[in-house]
Amino acid sequence: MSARQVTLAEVAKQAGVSLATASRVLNGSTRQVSEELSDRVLRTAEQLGYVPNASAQALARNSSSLVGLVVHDITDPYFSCIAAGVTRVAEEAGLVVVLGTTGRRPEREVELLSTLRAHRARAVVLAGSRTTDRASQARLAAEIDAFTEQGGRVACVSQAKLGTDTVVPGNRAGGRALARALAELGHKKFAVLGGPSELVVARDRLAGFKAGLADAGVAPPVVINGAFTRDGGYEAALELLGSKSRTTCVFAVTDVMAMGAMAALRERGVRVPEDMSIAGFDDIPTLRDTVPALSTVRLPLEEMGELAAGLVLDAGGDEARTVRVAGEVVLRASTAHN
Amino acid sequence: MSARQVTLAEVAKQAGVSLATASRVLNGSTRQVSEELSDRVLRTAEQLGYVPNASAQALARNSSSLVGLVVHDITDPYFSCIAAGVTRVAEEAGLVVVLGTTGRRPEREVELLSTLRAHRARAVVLAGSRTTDRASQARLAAEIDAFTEQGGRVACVSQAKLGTDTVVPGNRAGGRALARALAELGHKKFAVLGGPSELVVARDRLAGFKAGLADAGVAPPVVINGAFTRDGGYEAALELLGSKSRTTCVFAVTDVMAMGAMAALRERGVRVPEDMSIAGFDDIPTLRDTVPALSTVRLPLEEMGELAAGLVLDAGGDEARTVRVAGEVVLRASTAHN
DNA sequence: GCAGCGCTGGAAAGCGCTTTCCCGCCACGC
DNA sequence: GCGTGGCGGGAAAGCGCTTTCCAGCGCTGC
Repeated sequence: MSARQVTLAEVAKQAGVSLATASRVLNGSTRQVSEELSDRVLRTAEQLGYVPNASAQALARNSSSLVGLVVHDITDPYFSCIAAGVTRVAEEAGLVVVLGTTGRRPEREVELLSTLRAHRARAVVLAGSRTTDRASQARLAAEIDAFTEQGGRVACVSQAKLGTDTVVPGNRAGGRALARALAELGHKKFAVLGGPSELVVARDRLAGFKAGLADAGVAPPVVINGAFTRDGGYEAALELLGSKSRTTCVFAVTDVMAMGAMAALRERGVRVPEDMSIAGFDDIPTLRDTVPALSTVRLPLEEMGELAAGLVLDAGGDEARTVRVAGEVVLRASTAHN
Repeated sequence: MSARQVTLAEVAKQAGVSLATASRVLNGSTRQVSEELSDRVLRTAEQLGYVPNASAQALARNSSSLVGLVVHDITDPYFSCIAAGVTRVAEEAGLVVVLGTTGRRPEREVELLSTLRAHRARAVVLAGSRTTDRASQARLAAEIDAFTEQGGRVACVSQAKLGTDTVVPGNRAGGRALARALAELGHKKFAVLGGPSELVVARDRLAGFKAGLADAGVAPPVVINGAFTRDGGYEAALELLGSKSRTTCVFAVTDVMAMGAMAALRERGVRVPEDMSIAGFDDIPTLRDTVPALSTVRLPLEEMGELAAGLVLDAGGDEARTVRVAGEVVLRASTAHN
C-alpha cells in the first residue's frame, strides 16, 4: 500500500556517485567532496525527496538524536513550563524530544528510562520530583547507572541525590524567605499544606518554611499533608478549615495546591486575604489570572527546563554538576497584614 | 568512558544458542522455541541487563515505535490536555511519544513532520490548528503525503481539510449554541474576540456564533481579531473597551483568550458579570479556579487526544475517518442576565 | 519401511547508513 | 624524473537486529 522510502543508495545511483560520496555530501562529514559531485547529489536528493533514515543513522553512528523528558503530568503547569524549556533547547540543537509521563508512579519512571535506553537516547531530563522511598530510589539509581554506563547523560530537576547533573531550585531558601516575609506581615498562626511527606521537594519547602518561622520567632505551623495536586490542596484546605486551628495564613507547597486550597476557602466563604492569607510556590503562569493574585515564590520554570537541557546536552566533565536557581518571594493580593 | 552496550549476540553466545534463537525468544516472534533454550536465553538476558537496540530493531523491521505529537505550545492547557490524552494511549500501546512544538510557525510544522518521517515514526497527531494560508497548507499537505506514502498514519485534531483521519470538535455548533444561550440571557450587543482571522478553528467558532445570534434575531457582533493567546485576548479586550461600543457580552474564541480578556476588564474596573458578561471556549481545567467562573463551551480535551491517538494507531481502512465530538455549553458565573 | 510432514534450531542475508581503508591522481621538491 | 604527500573517490566492512531459508529429526500413514 505504501511506496518504499527513498534510500541513500538510490540517490547515489541516480547521481552516479558512490554510496560513500552521497553520504558525505548529505551529512556534512569532515571529508570534502568536489563541488560538482556535491551539487549533483544535493539536487538528486532534493528531487527524489530523500530523507535519511534516522534509525539507520543512529545504528551506524551508534548515537541517536533523541532526548528523553520524563514528567509526572504534562497538564500540570509546573511540568509543562519545564517541558517548554527543554523542548526549546533540544529543538535548537536539532534533537528530538521524547515525552514520557509517569502519572506519579515511581516504577513508571524506571520503565521509561529503560525504554529510553533501548532507544539509545542521548540524554534524559528527569523533571519529576523524587521520593524518599528507598526501594524505588535504588531501582531508579540502577537504571540511571545503566543509562549513563551506556553513554547517555541524565539531568534531574530539583533532586540532587542521584549523582547526576541537577538543576536545583532554592526550595529550602525560598520557603524560608517566604516564611519571614509572611511573619513580617504580622501573622502568628500558620498552616502548611504539605504534599505527600515522602516527596523531597515538598519536604524541603516545608523545612525551609519552618526555619523561616523560627527565624522570626513564630510558633511552628500546623502541617497537613495531601496529594501534590490541585485536588490535594483542596482537600487539605478543607481539613484545615475543619480543624479548630486559628490559622491566619496558609502556605501551600505548590501553586497548584494553593489554587485548590483557594477554591476550598471560597466555597466555605472564607475571604482571601481578609480572613485568611495564602501563598504558594513556583509562580506558574496561570497565577496571573487568579483572583486575588496569589503570593508565591517565583521559580523561572522554563529557564529551569532550558538549564537542565543545557546540562544534559553539552558533554561536560565526568563529575555531576549542579546549577542552583533562586526562588524570589513575590507578595501579591492573597496575603495581607494581620 | 562508557562500557559498551550488551548486544543480542553476546546474550546468544553466553546462553549458547544462535542469534536467531535469542532473537525469537526475546521478542515474541511467531516461532516457538523450546522451553529449555528459552529459559536459558531469558536468564542470560536478565543477568547481562540486555536491552534491545530500538534503532536496530526499527531498521530490521522497517517500522519504529515512535508516535509524533505536534502542538503549538505545550504550556497552553488546551494542548497539554490533548497531549496527556495522546501520551496515555500511546504508552498503553507500548509506543513512545515524540513531542514537537511549533511556536505557531507553520513552517516549523512541516519541518517536524519531516523529522518524524526521518525517524520513520509510525504515526503523527497534529494538534495545532491549521491556517487557511494557501502556501503553507500546500507544503503541509505535501509533507503529509510523503509521510503517509512511507507508511505512516496522520491524524489531525480539529481540521478536516487535509484528507487525514480527524477528530473534529463541534466548533461551529458549539459557537452557535453558545450564542443562543447568551442571547437568551437578554444580551443584545455582542463582541467577539476572534483570534487571527486565518485560523480555521477561530473562524468556525466565530461563524457559528454569528449564526447563533442570527437565529436569535440579534444584531451581528463587533469582531476584534488578536493573537490566539492569553495576551492576545488581553489586547483585544483593551481594544474593545477603547472603542465606544455598548457591548454587554463578549465571547472570546478560546478560554485562554478569555482569561486575558478578564484580566483586562478587571484592570479597567469593568465588573464581570455585572458590567460585562464573558464566555470562552474549550473548558480548560484551569477554568475551575477562575473568579468569576467562566462560562464556556466544554470540549473533552483529553478524550480528543485519546481519540486522535486511537485513530492513528489502529490501522483502519484507507479512507480518512472523522470522529466528531460535541461541545457542551456551560454557563457559569461570568455570564449574567441583561 | 519409507515418503512426507511439522517442528525446532542455526546460518546468513539483509535493513540503510557511516567510516575505514585503499587507490589513483596531481602538485611539489629535490 | 621520481619519490612524497595530500586529496577526492569508491569498495566494503560493519552497526545490532529480524527473518528467510535450509537442515535435521521424530512422526504419521500407507
